[in-house]
Amino acid sequence: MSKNKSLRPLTGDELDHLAGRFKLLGEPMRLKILQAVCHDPRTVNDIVKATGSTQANVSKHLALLAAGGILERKKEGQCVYYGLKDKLVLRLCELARAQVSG
Amino acid sequence: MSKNKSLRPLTGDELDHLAGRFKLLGEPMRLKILQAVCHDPRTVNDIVKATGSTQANVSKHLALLAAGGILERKKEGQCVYYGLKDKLVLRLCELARAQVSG
DNA sequence: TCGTGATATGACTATATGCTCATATAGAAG
DNA sequence: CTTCTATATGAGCATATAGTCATATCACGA
Repeated sequence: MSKNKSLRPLTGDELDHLAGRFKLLGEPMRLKILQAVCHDPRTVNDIVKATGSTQANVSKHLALLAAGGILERKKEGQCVYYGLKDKLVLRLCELARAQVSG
Repeated sequence: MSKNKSLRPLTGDELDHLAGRFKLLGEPMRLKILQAVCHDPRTVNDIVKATGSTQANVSKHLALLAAGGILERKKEGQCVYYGLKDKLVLRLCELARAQVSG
């Protein structure tokens, strides 16, 4: 069934949902964040350092990624760990990189 | 190698490029267009009818998708056919739909 | 309780972009 | 040449959103 190389008709809602998922991955800073957490969950501060962005900005992107079901939020003491919720995202990135552009 | 479930460090340019690719797919109207052309190449007018959008709007989205290497432009007489350049896009959509949200 | 470190959030700005309307270009038919 | 069809494109508007700055919240330790 996943052999069927065509987009079966999707409802408007399904299109919105799918587009929303892609839109989440359509920002370099968010991909950078995914890179930072792809091995193990990291604290916000770690991610801030890894990305070189500001705490506020990272926090907002993390909230979006978590709301979109891509990251998982786990509070531990006064730290918050964000980790990949669904490793399939990494497959998506690999696939997207494999396209055309080389 | 594609078993390696991690994002190997990507340069800023690579991140931009990858994000750009996802951003192209992050619009419902563009996904709708991909649906319209996923079997065979279609003329702009066909796509306009299939999507229910305006000719100008569709034409611009088509230009973006073609510039991004997702669609292929082929002029034939006074008609222009747009078709999938890389069927992997469909795999991407399948994968993205398979995630979390079910 | 007070202070400190970690995270989240609201206000704001700047920019990007989806959409529309009008118009331009191109080719075919008369 | 004129007209009609097909496609592309520029101007302008409206909205979304990434980023910053300041501040709020929350957990912990002294």
